[in-house]
Amino acid sequence: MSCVKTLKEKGLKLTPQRMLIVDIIHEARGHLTAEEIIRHVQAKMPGVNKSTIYRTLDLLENYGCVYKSETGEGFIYHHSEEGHHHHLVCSKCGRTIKCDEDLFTPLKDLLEEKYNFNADFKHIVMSGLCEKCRNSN
Amino acid sequence: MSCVKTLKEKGLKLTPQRMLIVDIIHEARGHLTAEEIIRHVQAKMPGVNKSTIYRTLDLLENYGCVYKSETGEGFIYHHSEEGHHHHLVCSKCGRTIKCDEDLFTPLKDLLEEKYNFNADFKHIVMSGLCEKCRNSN
DNA sequence: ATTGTTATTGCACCTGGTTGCAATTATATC
DNA sequence: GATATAATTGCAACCAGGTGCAATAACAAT
Repeated sequence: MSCVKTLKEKGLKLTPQRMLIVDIIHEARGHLTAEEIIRHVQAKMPGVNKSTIYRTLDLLENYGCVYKSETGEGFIYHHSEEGHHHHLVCSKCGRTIKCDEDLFTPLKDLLEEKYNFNADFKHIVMSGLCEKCRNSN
Repeated sequence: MSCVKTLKEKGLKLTPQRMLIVDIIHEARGHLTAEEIIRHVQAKMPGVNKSTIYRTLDLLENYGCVYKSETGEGFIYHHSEEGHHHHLVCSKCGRTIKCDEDLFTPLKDLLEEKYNFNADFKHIVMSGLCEKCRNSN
């Protein structure tokens, strides 16, 4: 549970709300939507305000404990121990596919080379059609 | 002004609000944020409701008259006559760089091949650091 | 255990974007 | 030009996410 250690080292307070949020993200393998996190938190600790939750998530992201990605309709979060990877999200059925990070490096290099642009390729979410959905039309 | 023709063909009504919005997008070379469009519309026609504007933009997008992309903080729109291309947006200075569509085709092919995923590579907005900003830290 | 300091919480309110619905208006037909 | 009808508007309310601020609570020092 390195998150707690990180928070402590930075002189941040280990409040019950914060610990609970860290726990939830830690226990979930894979990613959680903001909505899911809010639901889980409030199930265990009814009074917690959503702004507390959003602030905690931002904080954890800033200290590298979680990764935050946007899907086009909201945000998803996953524990940094899951490692860097991207997601392919089917716009029809909503299915998500984990996708290897390396696939994006040639493009990253190309953008460097052609535009001198240092593209931020952490946690990309690509939408499109998955195998099943493209065959069923 | 093919937009108007398209709307007419589909049996849609050419209301003054709609015409104004079409005009504004047509006259702007390059892209406009939702905010800019709302400001321009309401400058020329004060009463127009934002929901009318958003609905018209969605409509125009559905009929292929404009492209809508999300930047991570809101949406941008551009006339389809500008053609397909992507944008590189500097997360520091906000500068946007037009970027050729072809750069993404190898990645698209790779996602097809490895994951059977038909990625939707219309109008991508990539964030990162532009040349100037990466040199000035 | 009490106190002081400072981070954190909850609250109330704001933002951009979206939606259901009743009132309005563009167009087709006469 | 008047009328019918279906699309469109404006409204009011809603949603996710974010923010300023006063009240609260975690931790450190005594």
